[in-house]
Amino acid sequence: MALEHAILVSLLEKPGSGYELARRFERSIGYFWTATHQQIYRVLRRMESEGLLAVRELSQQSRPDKKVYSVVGPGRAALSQWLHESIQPESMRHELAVKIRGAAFDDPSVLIREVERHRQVHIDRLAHYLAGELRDFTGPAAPTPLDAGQELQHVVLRGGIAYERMTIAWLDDVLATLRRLGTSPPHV
Amino acid sequence: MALEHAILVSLLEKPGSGYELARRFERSIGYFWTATHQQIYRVLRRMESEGLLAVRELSQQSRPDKKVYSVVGPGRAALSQWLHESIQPESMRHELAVKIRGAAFDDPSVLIREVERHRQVHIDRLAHYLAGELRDFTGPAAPTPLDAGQELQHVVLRGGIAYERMTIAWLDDVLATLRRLGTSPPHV
DNA sequence: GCCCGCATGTAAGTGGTTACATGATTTG
DNA sequence: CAAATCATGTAACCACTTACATGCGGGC
Repeated sequence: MALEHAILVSLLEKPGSGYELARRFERSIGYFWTATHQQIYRVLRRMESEGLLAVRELSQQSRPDKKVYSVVGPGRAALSQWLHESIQPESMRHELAVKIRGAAFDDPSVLIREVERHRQVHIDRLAHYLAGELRDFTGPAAPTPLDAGQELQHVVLRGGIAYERMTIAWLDDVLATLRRLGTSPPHV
Repeated sequence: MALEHAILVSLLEKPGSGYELARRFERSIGYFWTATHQQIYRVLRRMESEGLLAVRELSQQSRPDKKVYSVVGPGRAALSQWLHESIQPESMRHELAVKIRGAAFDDPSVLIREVERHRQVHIDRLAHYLAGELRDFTGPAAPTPLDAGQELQHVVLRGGIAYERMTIAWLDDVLATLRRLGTSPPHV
C-alpha cells in the first residue's frame, strides 16, 4: 500500500488533481515510485471515501473540470502512523540481471545492444537528475538555506544520482564481460 | 512474466522441484528476483501444461515425493526468444525514499532507527555477497578459468555488490541529513 | 484536418501476497 | 515433546497493467 502513502506525501507537498498526480509520478516522486493514471484515480476515490482526502471540484474555462484533492487530518495521521511502522528492506527486481544469467544458454552477444540501450537510458536519467539538483538545490537560483523538506528531497535525489552512476559503471562492466565472451567459442 | 523466465534460467542451470526452486529464490537467483512457493508451484504447473517443462515424479524414502522439473525444447526456445526481445529499463520502487520525503511532514528523527535497521540489512547482504564471490569466483577453491555461465553469474553478483555498497553509502548520507535536521526546530 | 494536452473514467486480465492446510521425518 | 525441514497445494485477496472510451480546445 505504498502508493497510498506516496500520494499522501505528494498531496501534502502540494494539492492537486488525479491528472496532476499522474504527471508528478512521471517525474519527481515518480523517480522512486511509479503509478499510472488509472491506478491513481482508483486509489484517490478510495482514499476520499475513507476520509483521508478532501475533494474540491474546480470548473475551468477552456479546459475540462478537475477535482483537486488535498490531505485532511486523518490522512496526515495515517502518514504519520506509517512513518512510525517499520518496513522490510525490499529485495531487488532486476529483470536485466535475469537476462544476463540467461545469456549463458544462448549467444551472449545478443545482449550487447540491449545493454547498450539500457546504459543510455541511465545516462539520460543521470543528466536529468543532475540538472534538477542544480536547479533546485545547488545552483545560484536555489533557496539558501534549504528548509527541512528541501533537504529531504535533496538527499533522496542524491540517492537517485548515486544509483544511476552505480548502474552505468556496472553496465560498463557487463558490456566488457559480454564482449570478452563473444571472442571465445560458444558453449552449453 | 519475468518469473517464468527466471524459472527457465534456474532450471537450465540445474533441474529441480518447486520446493528447491523456492530455496533458490531465497538466495542466488533470488538476489534479483523474488517469488514465494505458492507462486512458483502455480507457474510451474502452467509452464508444464504449456509444454515448456517436463516433470518427473520422484519417490523418496523418508521424505515426501517430489516433482523434478526440467526445461524441454519449447522452454529453451521461449527463453531464447525473450533474450532477443527488448525490455524497458525498470523504474525504481523505493519505499524508503517515499518515507524520507514524508518525514518532512512529521518529526524526521523518527526515521533514524528505521534507516539504521535498513543499513544493517544491506551490510549483511554485502558480506553475504562478498563471501559468495570469494567461494565461487575469486577464491583459491574457484575453478580457473571460469566458463561463460560462471563469468555471467559473476558479473551479476558484482552488480549486487556495487548496489549494496552504493546503498550503504547513501544511507549514511541519509542518516547524516536526518541527524542534522534533528538539531534544528520542527517545521510545517 | 490531425494530433497533442487536459481531464476522467471502465473493464478485463495478470502478477503477487497472505493465510490456511496437510503430513512425514529429523533435530534439539 | 516441540520445532524445524521437506514437500505440495487451495483460496481469497490485493496491486498493478493494458486496452478501451469520451470529449473539449489549441497549435501546426
